[in-house]
Amino acid sequence: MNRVRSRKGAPGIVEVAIRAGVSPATVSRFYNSPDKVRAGTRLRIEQSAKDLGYIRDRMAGSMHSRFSGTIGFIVPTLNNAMFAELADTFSRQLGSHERTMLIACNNYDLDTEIDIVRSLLERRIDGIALIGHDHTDTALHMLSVRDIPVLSLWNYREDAKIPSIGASNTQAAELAAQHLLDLGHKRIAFLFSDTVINDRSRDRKMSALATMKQQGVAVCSDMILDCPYNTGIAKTVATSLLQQKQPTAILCGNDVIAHGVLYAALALGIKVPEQLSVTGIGDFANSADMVPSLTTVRLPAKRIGQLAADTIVAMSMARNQLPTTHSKLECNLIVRESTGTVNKTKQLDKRLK
Amino acid sequence: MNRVRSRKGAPGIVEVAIRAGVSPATVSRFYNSPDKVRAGTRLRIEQSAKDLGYIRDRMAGSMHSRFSGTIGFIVPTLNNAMFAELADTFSRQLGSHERTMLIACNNYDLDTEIDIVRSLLERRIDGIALIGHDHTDTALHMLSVRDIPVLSLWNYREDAKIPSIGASNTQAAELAAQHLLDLGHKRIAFLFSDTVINDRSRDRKMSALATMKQQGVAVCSDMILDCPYNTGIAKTVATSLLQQKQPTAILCGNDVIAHGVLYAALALGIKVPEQLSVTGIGDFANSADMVPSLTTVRLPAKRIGQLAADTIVAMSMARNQLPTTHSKLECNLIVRESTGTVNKTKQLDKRLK
DNA sequence: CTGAAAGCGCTTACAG
DNA sequence: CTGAAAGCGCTTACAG
Repeated sequence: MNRVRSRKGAPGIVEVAIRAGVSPATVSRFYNSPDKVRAGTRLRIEQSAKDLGYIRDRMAGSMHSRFSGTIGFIVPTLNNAMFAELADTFSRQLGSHERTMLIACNNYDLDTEIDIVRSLLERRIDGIALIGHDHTDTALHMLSVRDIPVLSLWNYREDAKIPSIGASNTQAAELAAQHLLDLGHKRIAFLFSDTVINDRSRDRKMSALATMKQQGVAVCSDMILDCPYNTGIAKTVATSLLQQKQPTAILCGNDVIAHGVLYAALALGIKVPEQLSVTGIGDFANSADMVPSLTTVRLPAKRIGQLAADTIVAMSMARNQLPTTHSKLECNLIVRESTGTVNKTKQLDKRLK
Repeated sequence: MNRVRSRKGAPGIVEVAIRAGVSPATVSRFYNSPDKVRAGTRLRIEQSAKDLGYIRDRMAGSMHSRFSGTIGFIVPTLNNAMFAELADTFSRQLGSHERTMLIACNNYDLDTEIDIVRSLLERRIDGIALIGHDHTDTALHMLSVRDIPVLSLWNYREDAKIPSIGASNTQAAELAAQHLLDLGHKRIAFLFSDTVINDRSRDRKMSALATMKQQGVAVCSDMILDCPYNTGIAKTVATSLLQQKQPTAILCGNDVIAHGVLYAALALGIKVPEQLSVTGIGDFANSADMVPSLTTVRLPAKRIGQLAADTIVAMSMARNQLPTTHSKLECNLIVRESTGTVNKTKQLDKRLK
């Protein structure tokens, strides 16, 4: 026989059964519902499996059992400390439930996401986690037809259409904005990343500007700038901004942008917080240790990742019998050295002479 | 029938075949060897699949075909910009080969790694990529028995036992060390992360110290410190070091540590590079934009990730008929503002008075 | 180029 | 508590 063998040399459930002197069905029960197997039989099967170095074939098993033990996760990119941390925690916590994570990056592109969803469905995932709320009907429909549980992570919204776990990005930006207002700032500049493809960024920007309006602080449109999540580009954008305008504070869409702003200020010799206050959102790894350290809003990545893993596993087992999850985790303002009262910024104009 | 159905509502290959007026075997051929199907038949099948929203079940398919289309990847953690970037690129490139990445973190623990390998094998991976060269025989044996191709990423070594793609961490540290020596530094301190569980760190440390010895520069043992890959801890360690000793340069095991050292110097009022030179390894996202910018050794994460994806896919298809891969990708010294000649450091002692 | 049939490695009612 | 048998959704020689 020239037939291609898939598990060349590796023993299957039949070999384990023969060696243990039981039927394959009993070996299967040993793994899937051990309480239905007598203790003595269990021991023999365990030893037999160990002797042979048996490893289950979950793919074969999943053809009957409906569960593959695999959970999908789609992130925009892993090249983002927050998503990397989230994926790390999510994956670990899934491991504690005997699940494995199948991950893919959509690169902030919803057409790519459709292809990825298809590819994940081809691999029989038991559930899927997505970032944020911007998804195509096509992708969502493919999942709902197959009854695959979907969980939206990261951004909490009251009006979410799918179950979600996250912090409110609206609240996060409001905390940052209110902090700057409390310090007396009125000439505030805003740096946000693309709000078209990113609902987190959109919520943050809307919220920051709404807070300004609410408190009667006018915002000039040329103080609102676009900036990708890239420290180098943020530094360039901020350098140009600081040379042309005289903001007393800059509210940044996330910490990566804020880092760039701090470096720009440092390079220009603008003192933070005496001449300029800077806030971020996210509380990335470096932010606490920079000099000056960054005032920011902490987003609970670890807690989201853990809770998400627990939740998606529960959803996959209960299917539709679970109440819909909408968990809002708290975010906190972390006041550090990069913000101060506006009084300290009197010297600002001097540097321009 | 109360039987649990796995793909409730979703059409299978049989439905597609019926609608297209062909046999299931022909639909299967359409996907797996389209050239064996007549063009007209292809069109009808394609339309039928589209109409029904058919999605293949690769798990069922893999029972025969030996291929699951899934590649495993085990990293120590994703909470590391280099591994996150590597995973991101690897995953994307696998996507272009119609493969999906199954990723898990071993948290720098080799026992955990064994469990992960088992879990990945249960899911029928076509190949697996690991970080570095420190792996248990148990894990490697489970893979070799099943003939699963293994590829070691990140750290190139001549004496590698398994196929590998990476940069030489020995060379990386040598470049950094030689650069400091060329600038005239002799009082050099070293900060490296745990070398027991991390062959990259081990190679870097050995190499840096060997370079010193080669050039006849003595290194006092209290100038060699342990430090995890954590900017905050690095800052603390460096602060204490700088207050007690007077190194003219600090060679750091990676950029994360170097960032902490730069912040420590900044907080202490020590001028870089005038009073202190600092080097990193890795060229992380922030390093080019910091003030002062960091001199470091760039490791080609993107190229490793891409080449790794191409290679593991080729290996999985060719099995043992491929020559063993040992690709050494170049790393480059990037000289920036954080290093300078030792002459500039004359003022060093002043600050201690 | 296409179809009928066997079978991949498991799991699950069913019957004991 | 255990076994024999059917079957999960596909793929693959084999035969036409």
